[in-house]
Amino acid sequence: MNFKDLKLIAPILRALENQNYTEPTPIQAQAIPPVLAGRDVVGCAQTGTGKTAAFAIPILQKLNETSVPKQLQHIRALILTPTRELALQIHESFEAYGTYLKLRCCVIFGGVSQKPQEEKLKRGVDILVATPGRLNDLISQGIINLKEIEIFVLDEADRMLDMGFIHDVKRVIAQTPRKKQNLLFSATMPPEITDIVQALLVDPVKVAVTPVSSTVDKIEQSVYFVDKANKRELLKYLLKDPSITSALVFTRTKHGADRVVRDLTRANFKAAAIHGDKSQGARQTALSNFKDGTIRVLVATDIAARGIDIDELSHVINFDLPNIPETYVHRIGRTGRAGLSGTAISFCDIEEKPYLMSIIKLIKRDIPAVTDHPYPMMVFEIPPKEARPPRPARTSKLPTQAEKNSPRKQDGLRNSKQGKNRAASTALPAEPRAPKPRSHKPSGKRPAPKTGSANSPITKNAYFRKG
DNA sequence: AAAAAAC
Repeated sequence: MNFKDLKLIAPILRALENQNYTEPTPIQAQAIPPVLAGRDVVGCAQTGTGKTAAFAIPILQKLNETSVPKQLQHIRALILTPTRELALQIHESFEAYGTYLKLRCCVIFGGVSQKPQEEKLKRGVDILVATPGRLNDLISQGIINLKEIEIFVLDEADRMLDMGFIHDVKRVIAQTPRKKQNLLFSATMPPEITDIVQALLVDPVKVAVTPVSSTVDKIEQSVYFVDKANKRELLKYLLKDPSITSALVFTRTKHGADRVVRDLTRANFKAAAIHGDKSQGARQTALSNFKDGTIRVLVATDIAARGIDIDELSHVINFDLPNIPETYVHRIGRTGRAGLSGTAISFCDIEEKPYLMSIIKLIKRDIPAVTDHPYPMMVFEIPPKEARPPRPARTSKLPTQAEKNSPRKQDGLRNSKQGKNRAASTALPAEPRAPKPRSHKPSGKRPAPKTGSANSPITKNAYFRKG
């Protein structure tokens, strides 16, 4: 199968050749003909499957077939997508495949000045790529009119369901004509999406899914059990390996991402963060520096979990595990693209074990654990339920017995003199960073204060603290 | 609970 077999016009084929694209991906082969034929299409596919080209190429070709007189100029195609970076990326694709066509493409999103976007729109635009917020803003200012669009694309529809989004999306759809060609792409098909498909699309062609598992199969995955407090050390330890040419590190929170970047920078690793609290300029700089290799590590929240295309990304590192198992699949799908190999490493602390379990269940395969690393997780020996002493009642502010015994209360495991003395007296004559197989008896949470036995006060109190 | 998205 070749793009030539898809009845594409010469200028598009030439543009594809420039990009060194000759063979359509499965989703392109399946979606391009029905889109060209004017059918509604629902595609269940993740990014990385070539989804953007699957709609961008036929949209360009269709719009190119008919021309609109200057006086009747209007927006003809709208692509709605959940993040600004994704909007930029889709816009780039349209520009690339449409190099030899006269169609004009424009991208709009928030966080940057409205003026240039406004001016570009006034000069006339055929294809508009947008995030929902700025689009609604410009519609209500009367700068954008969607009444005559011919093709509407809802990208990453399941993500659009997230809090607040679906409302914005419905407002946009309400501004579009009823009679138009609709394309909807979604990585998953929950009932809410099926409802939207029913309401919006007419007799849609369903494009078969590339099963999530087959994408996952190409990525070498592993998990490191590690205590929360040692995650940053473990990350720096792993990054010493030069075979990690580029790493996308995911954290659970925006602050967490900043903390990791600070720590890496102090240790002379070239790193930057990307998340929703960063200015748009900083976001774009971070991403382009990462893409061109100026920085080796990009630390991100789930803003980058989906869609972001980074060529030759060697490693995805889940510094924190996502609590929604599907997010794991999206995250690791940033690597192992375009036929290249990919590696996904996940850190799992004691609180994240349930998340790991649901991920394993979702991907229907085990994730091997790496045990010979310098920061193995402290193994808790949880006594059987009936053997557990009752939890101390907390009726007064006075410290309970458990708290009095708790090493954490006394030294915070960090910086008090008491803590250091204790460490000095009870620490094993340790090689604290030496690899320790997990099958051994419980080892210390940190290299310093550790005890030998599972029944030691530290272990017990650690258990009590967990409740 | 956190994340993204408009000023």
